[in-house]
Amino acid sequence: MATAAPLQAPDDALRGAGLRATRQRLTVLESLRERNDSVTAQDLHMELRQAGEPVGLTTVYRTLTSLAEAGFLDTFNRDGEQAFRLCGNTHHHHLVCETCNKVEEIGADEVERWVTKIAARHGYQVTGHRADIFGICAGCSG
Amino acid sequence: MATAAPLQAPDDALRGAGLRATRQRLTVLESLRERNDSVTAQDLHMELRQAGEPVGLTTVYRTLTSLAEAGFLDTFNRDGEQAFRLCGNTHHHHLVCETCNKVEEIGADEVERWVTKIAARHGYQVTGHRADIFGICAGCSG
DNA sequence: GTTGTTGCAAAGAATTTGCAACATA
DNA sequence: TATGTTGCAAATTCTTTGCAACAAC
Repeated sequence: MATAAPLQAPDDALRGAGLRATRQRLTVLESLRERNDSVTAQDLHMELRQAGEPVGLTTVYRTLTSLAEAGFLDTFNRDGEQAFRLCGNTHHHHLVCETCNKVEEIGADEVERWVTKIAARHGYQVTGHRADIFGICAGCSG
Repeated sequence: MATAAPLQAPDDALRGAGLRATRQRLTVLESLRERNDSVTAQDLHMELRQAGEPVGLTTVYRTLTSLAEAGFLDTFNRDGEQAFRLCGNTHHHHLVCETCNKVEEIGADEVERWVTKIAARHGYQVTGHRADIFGICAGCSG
């Protein structure tokens, strides 16, 4: 995984990913910063168009993919679609609301310990892990 | 989630899912039973064709989807494709080899406890969770 | 100015659907 | 026999690629 340092300047992530700071990429990045839910390329493209800041679908895909590869975005899978979300720190897990798609990051030392233990027991060399909780957040459950 | 009881007879899963026991479905099910890795609809379709037990791609999709909805299959996401794997018990987690795609099921009481605790702390009503470990198995790391 | 980026149009790939022929219970 | 199932062909949807115009450094 890449060195995804906390983001301060608006284009830190772009620098980190070795990408030029274009209007389109900054737009995508700003939109990601303003939300606390995950979003698909298709939805983001539509939103930006409606917001009068159009960015080509191709470019949205390319930007999201690049940022995700550089470790600045987390990716989820919603049905057949890939959803992305900006993440500040390198390692965490998620608490996802299935109604509003809000995503909260949660620390999980307990999970880390569990992962290490299980992998060792089965003779696996760990390359990664994933631990997400799905539910209905307080706001959505009324 | 459906009542995915342990499977004994070859067509228990089909019964459980309310599906008729057709040659195609039995073929798909048998193939799933014989493997310990996860498989995509496309790959499974190709394999069956090459094995001289052809099943239409559409049918493979429909069968896998039905079985997964009934809780007899777990689904993963490999790149843009959905991969499936037969699972015998209702609740477990996975240890996945990224080289050979082998999947081992692992119990995880520790994870269950962690899930409950975190969700409660954030005011979430839990609908599900996922905890998978990815790595290289002993055989593949050689 | 050089090199990376954009976005349209087109291609590619996974998955779903309509429907007539067919198999199961 | 009644109803569920199959699978082809076609349609949908998500994603990627070719390429010429363009923008960042």
